[in-house]
Amino acid sequence: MSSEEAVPHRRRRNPRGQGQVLKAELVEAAARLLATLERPETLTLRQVAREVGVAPASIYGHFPDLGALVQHVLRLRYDELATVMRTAADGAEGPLGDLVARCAAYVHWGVEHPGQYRTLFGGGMPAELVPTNSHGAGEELLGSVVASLAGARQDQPEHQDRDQHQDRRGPEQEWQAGLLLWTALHGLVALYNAHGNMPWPDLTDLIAQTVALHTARPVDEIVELARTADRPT
Amino acid sequence: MSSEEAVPHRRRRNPRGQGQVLKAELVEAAARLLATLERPETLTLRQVAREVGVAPASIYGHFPDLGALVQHVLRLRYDELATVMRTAADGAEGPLGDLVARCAAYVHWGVEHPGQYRTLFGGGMPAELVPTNSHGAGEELLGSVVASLAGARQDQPEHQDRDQHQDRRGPEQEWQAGLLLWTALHGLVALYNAHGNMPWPDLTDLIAQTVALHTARPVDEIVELARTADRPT
DNA sequence: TGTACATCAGTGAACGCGCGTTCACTGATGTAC
DNA sequence: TGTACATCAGTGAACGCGCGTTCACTGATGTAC
Repeated sequence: MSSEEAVPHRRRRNPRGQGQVLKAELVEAAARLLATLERPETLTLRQVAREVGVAPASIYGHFPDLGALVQHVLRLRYDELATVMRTAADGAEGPLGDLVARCAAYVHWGVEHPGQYRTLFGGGMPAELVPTNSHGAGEELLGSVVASLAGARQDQPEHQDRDQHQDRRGPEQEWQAGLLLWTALHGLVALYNAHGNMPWPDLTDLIAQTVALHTARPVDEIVELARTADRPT
Repeated sequence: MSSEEAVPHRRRRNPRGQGQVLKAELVEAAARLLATLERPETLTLRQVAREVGVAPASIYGHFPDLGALVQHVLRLRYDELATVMRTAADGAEGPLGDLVARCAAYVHWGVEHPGQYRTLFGGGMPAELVPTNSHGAGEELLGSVVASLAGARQDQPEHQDRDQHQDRRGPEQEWQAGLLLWTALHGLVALYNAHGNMPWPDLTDLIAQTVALHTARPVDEIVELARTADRPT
């Protein structure tokens, strides 16, 4: 018990054709560490090696450097987030339900994975090596929010009235509206994660409020949609 | 020219009673570095010492560690932000003008001082030693936004209509509304700073849009207020 | 007026640490003949 | 069937670096007698 404490994992070398097994383990370990660490941007190549139970040099066989490994992990996490949002929207009713479900899924994922969220969208990773990826990622995601918001807006009852006003919406306005909604959601997640010690109102309420503001709908309607989105039956 | 390149600053020891001179220089240098560095959270004690042109050990005479120095700087920067917002509000007309001016000042300060903004509100500083400060700071600032938003809402023309609805606003609703506005502004600054390479719409428009959404006012009115707030005459 | 002493404001060298990266290597497993 | 060889999957030691922190020190300036 005293001499074995220094040997955390006791890994056994993989058999011949199984080189990619370690690669998978590295990705898994890096993901776990990014999720766990209080400050994920301080992740270290040697930390990953230790977590897997392997020599630091062994990583170079699979990734040119830590940045490449992190980039790989972030791509996976981003795809996961996109899938979560899509799945949530699939189970929703109507364009407004689609929007609420997407937004709720986004925020909940963000607060449940603070480390990964920060790494993806916090802009804090090594020397902006990563953001090339996460930026493209963000645009994809932004596109889905823009589309969903535009759909929900078009569907709203007072739409006929609006037509007579001057605010006919072109794609540029739609894009800007979606961008604004995304920034609001991002701010919510970021501050919630950064100041978790503060007393926070119910998160689902805040999401509903936000969507209500951005769709000019009554809050109550949205709250109801958000609650059903939270517990899908 | 060849031997002097290694000696950056050529500092001269302060005279007897002037010990606090170095302290001021340290604060100034740390502020400059936090503003300048691409990733301010990687600021180092030795970097500050180099910037001032002093031995690393000399810092310990004035601050117990880097955390204390950074905390000091952040307190100053936060006070600066609060002052900027207050001053902007002083020059504005009416409760709505007050709100627009505050929000615009907040966002503009944030995008003009990305490093310091991140350090203050990004939640990325050394081991959460700082946030005790920046959290209290955030609450103060939040309070001013809550108050200003509540004032602007009370002032709005349709207020009488609203009175008859169920959404009479208690202080808790006001606090939540202010919090939501703050998260929106924070998200705007954070994403703008993180993805400056993206094509962004005009920032003043975005601010105006945001305030318009949160006050249920027509955008045009707010845009006008925001433009006059931008160039105070 | 002279001198011993105290204090102030920092210095400079050293320490141990964790880091990224390199390099020659090892030892098991498959393949050719 | 036996054996030489190639390849695969990773090891282990070493490197130079920048870091935070410590410690005894230095040298100018003020103060007491």
